[in-house]
Amino acid sequence: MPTPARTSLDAIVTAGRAILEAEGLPGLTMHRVADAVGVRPPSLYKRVSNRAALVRLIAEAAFDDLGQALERAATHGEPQADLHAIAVAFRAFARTQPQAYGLLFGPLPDDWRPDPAAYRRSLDVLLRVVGEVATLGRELEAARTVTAWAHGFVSMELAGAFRLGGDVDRAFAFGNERVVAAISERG
Amino acid sequence: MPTPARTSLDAIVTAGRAILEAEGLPGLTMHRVADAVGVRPPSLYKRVSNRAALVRLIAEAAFDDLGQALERAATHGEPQADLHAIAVAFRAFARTQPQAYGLLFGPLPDDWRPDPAAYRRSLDVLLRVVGEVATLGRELEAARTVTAWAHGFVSMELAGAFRLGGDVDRAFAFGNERVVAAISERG
DNA sequence: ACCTGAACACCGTTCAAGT
DNA sequence: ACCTGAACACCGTTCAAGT
Repeated sequence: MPTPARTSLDAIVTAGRAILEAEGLPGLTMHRVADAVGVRPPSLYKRVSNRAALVRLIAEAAFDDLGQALERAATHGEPQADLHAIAVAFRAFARTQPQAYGLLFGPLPDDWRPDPAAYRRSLDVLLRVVGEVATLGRELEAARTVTAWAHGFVSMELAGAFRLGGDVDRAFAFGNERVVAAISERG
Repeated sequence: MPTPARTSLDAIVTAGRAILEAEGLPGLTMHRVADAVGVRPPSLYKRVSNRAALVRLIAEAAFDDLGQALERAATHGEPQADLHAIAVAFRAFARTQPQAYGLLFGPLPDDWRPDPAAYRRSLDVLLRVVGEVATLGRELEAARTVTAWAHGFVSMELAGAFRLGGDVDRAFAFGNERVVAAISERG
């Protein structure tokens, strides 16, 4: 005799994201998630094969959010302006979901890492806009330079690496301007 | 009646670093470290207040290594050449100790983070060399731009974010050249 | 002074048994 | 078909008892 489902994959991932942001990765336990969705820990394994898979699903959901935020930022019609806005949106996203952001490019065991296709999708806008300004044949290198700078800046900021003085907002604006110019054909 | 010390803080940190690189952060357990230094887990707490403190000590030791590697790279006398070499050394370090590198600027709980003074020291060379080429008053912003790019590139590479095609070495060389030029007064 | 065994609270995960 | 309690192996950490 079937028992009615008492939760869903969606509810589990949503609860997991909330717990992750509130308590950090160590706080994201199967017990805690089970509690949040009103079920016993073993029941989670009906929807998710293990904790690594849950973390992966959460990261992939965050990648979707990021991709949408970047898309919304690229609406100026002018590539340089779009690139600046994309970088700003990237940083804003990281500040809204700092813990989830840490899963996107952070140092994780192999089987915790999100599907590569997820970040490819989320960074697609960037590759497209960079393609409009970069030297022919250098589009991929140029996109990787911008992404690396943006991720590096944001992750170091979140890690507290910029707490030794100076105006961090100014440093971001400086880097944004210089890096975008540097990868553009007509610097 | 005193018992002779059977291990030391140094042995613990050294063993911890080896275990970290071999098995990753989840494999760095107090039990595993105790085994490696020939002692029972509770004895570790005589030298180290908890696992977070051990991770911090390991990260700080890695920061020392990094600082030395960067110092050794900056011996050209010509700032632009030094900057390129520093970035190359930075990447080489991350590849030699990928797990420890992940602790330096990675997303960690607050009480796991290395002392800010540690990375300040390790990145001191960079600030000094950047100071020789950057626009007056923009030295800190310029240094943060280079560091952000280098860390971003290296961490994304380690995270497997650059596995979708293209020549990663070429992308690194491209970014290195463009970013160094971008923060220099006379681009 | 340092080391240990025993113990506690807490994990992730499996599985037989329930409905 | 989904849920649960019980169980297992494994953590970090504390502490009284040993030398």
